[in-house]
Amino acid sequence: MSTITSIHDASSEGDDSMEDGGASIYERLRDDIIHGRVKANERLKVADLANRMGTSTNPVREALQQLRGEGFVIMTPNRGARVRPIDEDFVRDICEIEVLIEPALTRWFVGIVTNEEIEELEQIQAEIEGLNFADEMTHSNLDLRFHKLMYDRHYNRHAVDLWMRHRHILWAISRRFPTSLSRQSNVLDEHRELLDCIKAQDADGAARVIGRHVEGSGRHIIERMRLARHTAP
Amino acid sequence: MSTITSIHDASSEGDDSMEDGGASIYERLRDDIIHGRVKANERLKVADLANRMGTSTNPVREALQQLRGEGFVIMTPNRGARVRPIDEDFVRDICEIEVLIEPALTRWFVGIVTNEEIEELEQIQAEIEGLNFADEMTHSNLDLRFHKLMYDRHYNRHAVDLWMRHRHILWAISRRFPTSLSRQSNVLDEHRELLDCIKAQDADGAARVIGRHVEGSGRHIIERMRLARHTAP
DNA sequence: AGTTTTCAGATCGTACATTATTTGTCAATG
DNA sequence: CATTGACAAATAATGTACGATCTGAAAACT
Repeated sequence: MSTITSIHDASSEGDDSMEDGGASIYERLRDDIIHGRVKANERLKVADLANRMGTSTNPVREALQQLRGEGFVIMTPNRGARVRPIDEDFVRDICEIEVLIEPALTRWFVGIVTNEEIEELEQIQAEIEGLNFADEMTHSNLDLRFHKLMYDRHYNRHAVDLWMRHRHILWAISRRFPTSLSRQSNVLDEHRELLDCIKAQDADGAARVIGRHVEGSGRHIIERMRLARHTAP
Repeated sequence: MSTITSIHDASSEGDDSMEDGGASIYERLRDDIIHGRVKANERLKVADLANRMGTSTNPVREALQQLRGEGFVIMTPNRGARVRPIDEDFVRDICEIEVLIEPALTRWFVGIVTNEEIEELEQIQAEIEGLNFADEMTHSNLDLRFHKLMYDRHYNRHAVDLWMRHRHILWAISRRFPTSLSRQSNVLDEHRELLDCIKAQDADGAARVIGRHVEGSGRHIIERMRLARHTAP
């Protein structure tokens, strides 16, 4: 019946109900879309999803509406919901926005940074270098902590929220692929360079570095996506 | 019962049901929030809203979820929805984002603009000058057409969508207040300056002008909001 | 072959049940 | 006598079930 290859199948559990895994319906749906487990433009039928999630239709409908508000699904009246394609263009688009926003956030951070924060940043950076990409998962967490520390105290909550949303999406996508060695060394270099600029109170320099950082990260993800698409269409 | 002063009251109509006015529940709610007809942080009870809208609770719930996705309401589990305050800070936040995004969009537009488009822009500008702020409504529409023409062909749909959303919010807010004379002349000047830069193929200049344009617009709205807040708290 | 009809499938709206939170009362205690 | 704590009732959010309405496409008909 369903065109979706059974993901989150309720039948995977021991007996019947229980164990929603703690993840909300919204999150499961969102992850399926971001991770590309549902095909682009695929139709999302509430009854189907309700079965798969082990609930009734109402929670699914509300989750879909929320996802529509965030732009992950496209809904047309009386015609249901379709998943917005998360393709290279999409990544390029949000990266381009980040290239504009993150330098601004960084610039402000340089102006208000304290010694304690610099120390903490250096400590995180040391952990990252010590780990040396041995575990993608913990590396991502450390990287997130690094940037989050810089942006968290910013007054523009709207911009920071936007950054967080974009960041989550990009992170989810990049989880599909391994990070190339050259990109790894670039990341380390850029972080070090950024720290130097912050310590030297060079706001423009820090903004430039972050700009390059984001652009490089985006370019890397897009290349990997293109590669994956051409090897396994 | 409700703390919301009856807006969209169903009893305002001739007899009983009919006439939802064409506006969806989502739009009505969204407008009430943006226009400040519901107080900041006000609690939104689904049963209340359902009564007011003349429908049952389910459509209201879905509208709220969509609004949450867009960031207009804040929902906490088992505790319902509250309206996000649309205050001066909020306006400042989205304006700051626009100050970053719009110059980038404009810069690209200068690179691909055709003679026909320049002509159309000049025609719109002529209409704007001819109208000279006699009617706020049609002025807003013309201004929207002016900027929309510049951004509509841009490849980064995500950025343009973001701009449109922000633009609608700002437009709805500024509708509450009259435009000051000094701001009016600034708007005309900036548009003229922008056209000159575009015709001269001066991308950097155009970006600078748009930056000033957005910043000035934001500053104007914020000042008006502050004023209104202090005169009628 | 092209148009109309019919019908299954899916969305949308309403009503109801369940569960969690808030509120209000009253007794026990310092 | 005031304050606090526990318990009960009300209030509101969350979830389930079902009927109404719309869409899309196959089947019947001219």
